[in-house]
Amino acid sequence: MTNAQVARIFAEVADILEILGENPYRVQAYRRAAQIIENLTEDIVDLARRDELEKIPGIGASIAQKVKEIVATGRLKQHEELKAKIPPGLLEMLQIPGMGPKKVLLVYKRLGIDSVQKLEEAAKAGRLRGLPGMGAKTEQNILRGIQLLRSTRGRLPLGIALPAANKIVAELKELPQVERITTAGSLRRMKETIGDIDILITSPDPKPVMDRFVSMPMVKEVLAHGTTKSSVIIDAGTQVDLRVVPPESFGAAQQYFTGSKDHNIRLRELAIKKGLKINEYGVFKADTGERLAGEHEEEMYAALDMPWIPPEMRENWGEIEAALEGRLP
DNA sequence: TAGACTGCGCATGCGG
DNA sequence: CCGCATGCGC
DNA sequence: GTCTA
Repeated sequence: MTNAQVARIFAEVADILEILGENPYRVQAYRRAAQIIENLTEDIVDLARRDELEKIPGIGASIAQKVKEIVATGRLKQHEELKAKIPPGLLEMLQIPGMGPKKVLLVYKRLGIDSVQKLEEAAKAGRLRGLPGMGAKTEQNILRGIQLLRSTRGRLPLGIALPAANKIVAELKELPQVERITTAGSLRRMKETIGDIDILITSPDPKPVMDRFVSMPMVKEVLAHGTTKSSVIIDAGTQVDLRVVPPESFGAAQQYFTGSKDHNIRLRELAIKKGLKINEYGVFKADTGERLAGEHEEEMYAALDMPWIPPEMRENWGEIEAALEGRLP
């Protein structure tokens, strides 16, 4: 039994519970556990044998018990029982961008649709419109989502993503309406593979920038086109998000969207302990709301009494403690 | 052992 | 036509 | 479901 196999079981449990309308935080707990187990460097079977599962943050008594069951028997009773409650095709449908648990359950209950195949046929035949909350537009979006699911590959190697991102940044830089511009996310952290490309800008007049962004030649699909946020899929099959942020929050947004998520959570906790509040808009005093930082990323860390941490190190592997003690390499 | 767990922008449909 | 609620995604 | 106060 590998970590990936165990992770997959919990991920499926999360998906099924979500379709069944369970408490979202419970769903999130399973999903997070799956993620944690998948990214574990140690063998989950060893950890189970040594009874050290609960030492892992995010794994509590309940999940630890279930991991033991999986390791011992090769399966999870709860998982089998849940699987019996819904057709397997519903989980596939959940993978379609734009199809969430509510829509999946809606089309299943009302039309008996239990596979991506059937969903596609129904959408093409115009049988989805008329369902509450669904019109012709939603139908088209679902068809587009199915195409997207079929064409979209997994995470993109940095070697492919970086040149693509650089090209987009270079193109946007040409526009006079673009003031500051940066990448964020796993790309900026230089991870080996990246899930999507995040770009942040400040601009006094975002509309032309957004218009140019969604009409770049490499753009395959436009998922959203607003004045502060737009999302597209480029030919490499990767999603690119462009966000316009206020100049005084640029550093905060850069910090926030660069992540990692775990790094940000640790920073937030630290901020709270210092009587501060940190979010994508800046660092603020918790009591008065006075703004302490936000325009530049370096100030964000300075406001927490620590040196700027290079993006590559922001993984919550001890870099925050190191920074606080001034022993950052 | 009770309460928190981010909260906001976009797209869409609904209802006034 | 416009404001509001909902679903979705992050 | 997990964590914290």
